[in-house]
Amino acid sequence: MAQISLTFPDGNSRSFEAGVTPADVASEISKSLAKKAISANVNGAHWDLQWPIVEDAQIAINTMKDDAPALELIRHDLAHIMARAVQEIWPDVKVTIGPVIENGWYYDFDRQEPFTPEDLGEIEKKMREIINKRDAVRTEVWDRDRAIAHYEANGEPYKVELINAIPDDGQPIRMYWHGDWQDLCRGPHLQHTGQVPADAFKLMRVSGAYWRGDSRNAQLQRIYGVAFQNKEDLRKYLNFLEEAEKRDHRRLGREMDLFHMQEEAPGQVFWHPNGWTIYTQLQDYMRRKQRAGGYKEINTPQVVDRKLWEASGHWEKYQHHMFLVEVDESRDGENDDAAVKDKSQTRINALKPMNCPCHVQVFNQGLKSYRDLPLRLAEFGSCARFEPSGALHGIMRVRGFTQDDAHIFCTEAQIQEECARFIDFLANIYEELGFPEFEIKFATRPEKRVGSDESWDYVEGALESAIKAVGRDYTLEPGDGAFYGPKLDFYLTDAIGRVWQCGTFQVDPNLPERLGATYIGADGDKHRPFMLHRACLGSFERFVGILIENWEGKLPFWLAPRQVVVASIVSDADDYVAEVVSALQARGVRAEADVRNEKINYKVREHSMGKVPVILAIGAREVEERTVTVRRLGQKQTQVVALDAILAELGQGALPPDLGGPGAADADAA
RNA sequence: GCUGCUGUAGCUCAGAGGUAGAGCACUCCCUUGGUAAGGGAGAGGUCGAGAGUUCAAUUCUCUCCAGCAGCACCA
Repeated sequence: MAQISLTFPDGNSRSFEAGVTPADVASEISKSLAKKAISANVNGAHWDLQWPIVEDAQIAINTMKDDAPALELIRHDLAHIMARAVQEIWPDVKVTIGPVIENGWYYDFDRQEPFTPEDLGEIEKKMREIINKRDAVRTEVWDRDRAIAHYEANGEPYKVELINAIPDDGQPIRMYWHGDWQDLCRGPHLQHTGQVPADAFKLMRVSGAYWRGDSRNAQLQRIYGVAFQNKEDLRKYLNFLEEAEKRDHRRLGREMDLFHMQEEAPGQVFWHPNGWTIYTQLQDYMRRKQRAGGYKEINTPQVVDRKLWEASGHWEKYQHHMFLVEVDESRDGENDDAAVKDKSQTRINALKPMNCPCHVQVFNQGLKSYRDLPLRLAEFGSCARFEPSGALHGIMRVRGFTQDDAHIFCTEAQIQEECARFIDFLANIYEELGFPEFEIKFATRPEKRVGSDESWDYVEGALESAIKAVGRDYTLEPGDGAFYGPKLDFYLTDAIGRVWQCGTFQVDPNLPERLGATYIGADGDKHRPFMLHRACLGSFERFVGILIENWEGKLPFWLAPRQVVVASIVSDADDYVAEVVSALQARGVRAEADVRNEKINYKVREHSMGKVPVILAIGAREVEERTVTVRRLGQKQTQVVALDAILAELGQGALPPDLGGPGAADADAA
């Protein structure tokens, strides 16, 4: 038998017979390591303890102390254990695939009857039984025909399909057994089921999923589980979910009386005064920033004839996402009966799903000179998209929304500078809005694309240089660009670590081409401008949702819909309360009085739950001394302050961050 | 759009083949109370919409609408 040399993490090497397994290696090192071992890293690959090693290699034996392999194995083995449990309970259920995902795993099953929440409990119980059996995990390599024959005989058509999809390039078809239960799997797996912590996983939910992720295929039932190394980590994760639930903007939107939605207008928002205050504050802020940033604000039509959408290419590709409006030009207002409609007079319009074609129309009016470039046209563009019903989600994913949209018309040579400018612009806004951390994803040329390679080289180079020029990092997403140009997507991180894609920057030579945009160059000839699509917040609707969830409704003072409630303790204070409220309002503070016949406890409770940042309580003493007692949201202690002082402080605190207010960074100081 | 679940008072939810209940909120009265619910009384519902079964449907069946979770989608 040939000898191979294995090198350990400490740098020592030892000679073994070729075909030795990591399990053998671990046993030679020590009995306890053999017992604790879960897998190995062999030349960087995650290696099952049972797989033979046939050539010289770097090897490290993993134990549960190695977090990444441990979690992967725990979750992967649980996927198998769950599938086994399901088939033990319902032998006629067909198994498909069960990968590891973030925080856990899922497994897709084909079963006639739906799994119920009670079933999940039963499956979990069975899984714990299997874990406690400490059944050995065993693996073998089979040849293709044997594997197919096996699954055909067992009535597992999905597995047959999976095997047929494995390219016949000599890669092994591997079987795994957890006890007697067998599954096709590339591994690796643990030594035995008892290595899985029995108290650190939970089945979360069951839902539909398509076979191979394709909506034309059979719908399967997917069971999701989460799993960790120990009970404590599971608890932390479940707490995180609870935390996210507490922040749900749909719930806070109702509790804070911000907006509502109703079935006559699915996917569209009815903004209430409180919510609209947040929205307009944000919009006013963006308007000031854009003005300062060299943008010119425009506004374009909502209902636009299909001719424009045909020219832009949207009619062909995105018609099913557009709200269509049929207009009968022959209507005279006297006779609106549909029966008299003259078809030849009917025009089809679409509600605009995006603003860019309209912006090109603005650009196209009059001759543009190279001296006009870069021309930055911004619009708070109200768009309507017919999103699939299942995609709708509160105010985050809607059918009617307003983008903080802008299109920069420029020359190729100006792209880099515009890109760098934009990243700085956006970084400053995110910072002021309380999101100092964001990530850039750089999506480059896809396989199917238009334009020459030289042009792609140039434009991608320009974006990359721009990111470097402003001193930022990025993650490359090769092949994820649009068919006409590369793009940057900007992802911000919220207070509980969730990541939201908001900003975007997209280079587009295509639409100017399609819509015939030109400018006169220094040479006197017509040239085609580039168009840069860009947004910072994305949509105001969604961004307000993100703000609500990020701050758990406790918005920074300048954004809080109701900033101050002045609450009377005794009715003798009512006049002074009114005076304080007026004085605050005169300083631009959104203040209201609460002189209801209720105890101060009641008022404090109600406004605290309503997330009002500042409550000023006024009793006989404050009237006497011309002071107020300040109670800030989230703090129990109160503070007596002279009226003039609090007016000055709150007046200053109410200013948006770009106008000298304290901003998001030190919202608590407001 | 697909699969599953859900839809009863403003909100959170209970309930049953014989046209409905709680808590909170709301209105009125008493209470003037010092920092997270003072007391009492009252009003409030076409039980998501339509059709079917039935002597009788809000309850059972079907269709539709909307919401929730996931999938697919997000130009």
